[in-house]
Amino acid sequence: MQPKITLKDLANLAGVSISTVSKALNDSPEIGEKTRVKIKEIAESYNYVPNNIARSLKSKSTKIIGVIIPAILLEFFSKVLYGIEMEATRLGYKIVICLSNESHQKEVESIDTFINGSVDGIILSVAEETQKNKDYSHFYKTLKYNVPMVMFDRVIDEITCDKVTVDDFEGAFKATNFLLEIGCENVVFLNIISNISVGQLREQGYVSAMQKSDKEVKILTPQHYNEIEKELLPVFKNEKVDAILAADEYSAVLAMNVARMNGYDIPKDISIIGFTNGLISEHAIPSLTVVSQHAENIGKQAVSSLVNRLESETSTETIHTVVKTNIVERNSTR
Amino acid sequence: MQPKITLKDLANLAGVSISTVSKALNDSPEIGEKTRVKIKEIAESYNYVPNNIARSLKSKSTKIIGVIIPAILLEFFSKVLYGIEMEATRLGYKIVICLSNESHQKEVESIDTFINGSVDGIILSVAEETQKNKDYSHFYKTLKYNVPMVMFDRVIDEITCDKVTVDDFEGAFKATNFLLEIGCENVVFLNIISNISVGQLREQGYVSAMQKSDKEVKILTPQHYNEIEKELLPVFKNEKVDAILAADEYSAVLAMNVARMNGYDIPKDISIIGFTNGLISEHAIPSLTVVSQHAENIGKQAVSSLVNRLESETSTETIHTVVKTNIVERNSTR
DNA sequence: TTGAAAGCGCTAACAC
DNA sequence: GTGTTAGCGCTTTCAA
Repeated sequence: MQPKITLKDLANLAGVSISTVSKALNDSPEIGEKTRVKIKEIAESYNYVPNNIARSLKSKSTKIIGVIIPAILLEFFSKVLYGIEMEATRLGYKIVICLSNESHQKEVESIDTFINGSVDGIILSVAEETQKNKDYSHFYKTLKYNVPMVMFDRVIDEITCDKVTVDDFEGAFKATNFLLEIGCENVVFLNIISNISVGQLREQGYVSAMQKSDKEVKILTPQHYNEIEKELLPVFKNEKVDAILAADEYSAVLAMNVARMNGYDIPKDISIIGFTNGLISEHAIPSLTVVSQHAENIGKQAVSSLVNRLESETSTETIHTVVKTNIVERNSTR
Repeated sequence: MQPKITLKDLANLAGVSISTVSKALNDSPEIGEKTRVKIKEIAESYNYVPNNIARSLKSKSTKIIGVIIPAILLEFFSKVLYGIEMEATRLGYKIVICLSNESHQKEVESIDTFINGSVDGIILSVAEETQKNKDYSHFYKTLKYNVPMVMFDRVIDEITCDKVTVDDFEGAFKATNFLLEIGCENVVFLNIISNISVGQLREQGYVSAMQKSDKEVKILTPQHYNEIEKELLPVFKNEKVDAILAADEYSAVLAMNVARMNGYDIPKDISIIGFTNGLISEHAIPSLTVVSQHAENIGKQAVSSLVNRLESETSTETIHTVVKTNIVERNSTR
């Protein structure tokens, strides 16, 4: 692999000094018209490209944002990523992505590879394992190193940094009210993600709405998708239930299936709402009414918070941006 | 943002020279036991992290792979990305991602930001617009700059670089044969992606299988999803058709809907196969039989080809890896 | 065993 | 208008 051409090479070729070349290429007014043109021609003909690494070393800024997401196969995260990439590009930044795959260890390693100068700042959503074991030392390290960090969706209260979340509490609250208002009496909350912050907030929103209307709370917390049927069966058999609010979209679709297999007609006998407005919801039959979190917006907000901090001189208070949800009404609710 | 601690700072603190610190931290045998321990302690207590940019400048290698994908919201690409990230991590590389969003311009810009030393090599799938306008100058530039590049899925024959593709021809050939073998007589090929290489290869595979069995070829090439119904209607009304092979999964699901609305029972009256084994296929009703491309494998292969080239001294012939497809049988075929 | 010095490619203050 | 020089943080050869 032949070495790339450098400023020095160009200087030799043009018979001038390195700094003259540098200035000429950067359109410095110090340099004379003909010299500049000549140098630019030479650079062009030799396919000169400035070395970005050297520039970063000099400028102490990389114009790169490090992103750590727990799982790219979850559509929600790829949508957020889309928003992040769009906004980063708009603001002149590139993104580097690491996947934690919900593992604490991988999250720690990703942080380590980011805080050595390779990125100007970090955007991340906390891995499930980290939310369970509550070992936040890598985040404290990031703060200590003064690397700006923005957490989105799955955030940690005790870490002081900018945050972008969905109003999960309010989303669940609104969805529960929606169900009550269309006449449902017995709303069950199916929480497949009771382990993570997001799931807990949704649960609280549900509980709050139910209690406000003096309804009885009924929560199921299966630990895995394959436990959903087992948990739901006794409810369908022995209790009256006319609505299910599920903490994600996939469990909502599974709940629809179980309901149907037990003779329920959707939405006549039972109404179902899920969280996350993804492909599955759209293409399920019947199509699923969901609480949309506006994943792209979350990504954009996160970038915008981070870049704000990067480019403002003074270090201001941390900001917690809350993105509002809304209900996308489809055919799984009356 | 307080400046990070450097080797120089540590040298001052320890009262030794910079190079001693460097060697001590890198466990050089040149350095004495006690000095090394002392220096490491100081480094530890001051939270020293070596600056990766400076290292890259010195070593001329970043251990970063640049990835350009046309669209992250297409599940296929996020699966490939998953494979890329896994394999890259395993081999000690990070990935930087740019999205071309199918735009030629953005693809060119992404290439530009990569070939300035920020990455060791590039993995990409060509944007639709580039495949249409056939302007490949940015790829030639990459070759000229000796930046190793691997193209996957959507590749360009005339560019000499490593490639990883799915055997699209064979996939369509096998799927068509599958339909013929279960007794279908009139198989229609619905090609929503006739603009891109992948779509053309699938079409050829279909044609080849049909001709081999002396069946009449019937191809539809809608330019957008919203034209599918219009294109299919006359076929359903006026011709006999008992099978549809669609070039992606979404058009297959739409075709199922149109078929059903026209009184066809699936799979009794008509069998349908799509390409891409994604969420939609799995959750469609009936679930969709598909040709799976093993997206993750494609990603892994691409990384492995690239790293091979990066780490081997000699520059060998370019390699075109072909990942085999297989048919995932579900309920949309008899 | 430790240190001095050069250099990776670039920028910019300062001199000429 | 052009060149000299120092320096970003690190590694590494060579000298002490």
